Amino acid sequence: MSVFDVLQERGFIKQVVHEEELKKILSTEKIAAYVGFDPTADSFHAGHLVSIMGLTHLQRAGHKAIAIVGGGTGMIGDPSGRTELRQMLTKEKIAYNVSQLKNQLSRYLDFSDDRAVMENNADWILPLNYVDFLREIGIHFSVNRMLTAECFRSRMERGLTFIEFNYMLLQAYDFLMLYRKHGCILQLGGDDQWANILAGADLIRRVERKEAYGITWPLLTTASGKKMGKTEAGAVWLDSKRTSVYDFYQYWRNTDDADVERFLGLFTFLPMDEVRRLGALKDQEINEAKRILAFEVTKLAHGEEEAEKAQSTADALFAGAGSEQALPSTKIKIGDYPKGIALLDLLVLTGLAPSKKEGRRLIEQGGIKVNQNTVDDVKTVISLEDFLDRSLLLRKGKKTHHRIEVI
RNA sequence: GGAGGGGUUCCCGAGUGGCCAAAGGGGGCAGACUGUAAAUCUGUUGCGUAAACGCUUCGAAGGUUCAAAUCCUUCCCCCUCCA
Repeated sequence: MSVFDVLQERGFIKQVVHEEELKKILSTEKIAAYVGFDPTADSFHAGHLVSIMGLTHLQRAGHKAIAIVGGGTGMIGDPSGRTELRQMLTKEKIAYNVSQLKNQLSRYLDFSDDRAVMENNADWILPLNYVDFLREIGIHFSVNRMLTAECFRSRMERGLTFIEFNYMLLQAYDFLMLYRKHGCILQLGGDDQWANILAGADLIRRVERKEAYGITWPLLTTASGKKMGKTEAGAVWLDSKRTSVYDFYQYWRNTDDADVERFLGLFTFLPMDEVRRLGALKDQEINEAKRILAFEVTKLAHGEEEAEKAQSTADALFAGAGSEQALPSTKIKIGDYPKGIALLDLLVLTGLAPSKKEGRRLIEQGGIKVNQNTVDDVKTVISLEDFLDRSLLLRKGKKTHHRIEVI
């Protein structure tokens, strides 16, 4: 079974350039393939996982994986799928982000012996000379043709700046450079990248007279229509400093029933029979599948030990068995509060409520529990006696827990 | 460069002198129901206070007025048509 079939079976494939040919190549040759990432933040989030997992499958099949961070294109901003001009980042910020992203990727990809490489397109894009670029690359692009691409057509109404219009050329140029540097002949990306991928493959064909390929994966939304990896609290980050491992685990644990099987295929390496078996579970039983999904995804992102802690914590809070060590917590110096601390202040301090007003609302609506007891008095003051063994469990709603520890 | 239209609370969008912290919808949060799901229903959704009340907010800065999101001036930005 070639990696193409694996990707297809697991739900990674939306569109393919020269499908039959590519299938054959992937099963008979070892090639180099790349995926691009934007360095707009210093951490990946759950929405990037499809790309990361896709690339990892390719590497596991023996192909060379190239992750390219758009340190150069990041200074422009891809117009695809956007309605507004992206904010441009400074060079320094991008350089920092790139280094952080590489760290995270190394959890998935094996960078030893050049089995995977990380490239930064700033290396070849920043030194570009405008006139040379126009003469070498620009000459191969037809504006008429570009304008027929969906990514530009959709922008015609709202407006498209010249700098964004150039993004496609630069991404095509990336593909060409990676072909020259690593013999890379396959680019993968989200379906919004389809036009850019085609442009790159065309460019390689014209300039190098070599056939190049592309695969796009479906753009994921959850069954309830939300963007993958986004919650109201913001993105679900892979960086545990931004999203705690416990919260990360919980994000996956709360997957919509309808998404479980799809996510198991995309975001874990479990065998597909197991994925199908778990996905077929009904009603309460599907919770077991979600538990496995959450554990597996967390294990990949944060390691087995952290995943176990998160799982154990969740089990403790929701099923009453396990230990709560991974629970997000805040330490307070009780000496700073000789008269106790108002519950409202505590809610704000821990971030459970953005303001006292909101905290008051939560209490009034019965959404706050202290050590499992619903608090109905807005004026509640927490003092040392409320702490059991120097620790206190604060709960907002059904799913948000926070531990307060006295030091 | 010319003509016209517009910038409102997280988003969309109503509001043209006081009754506007600002309709309605979406989204969010909480409650009920449940399976830590979905759907549904209820409440709530600028900040501060126990609260009558106060404070900050309607692109920015000034001004008129007892009173401005609403009127005037200047500036910034966006869109459409023309060049």
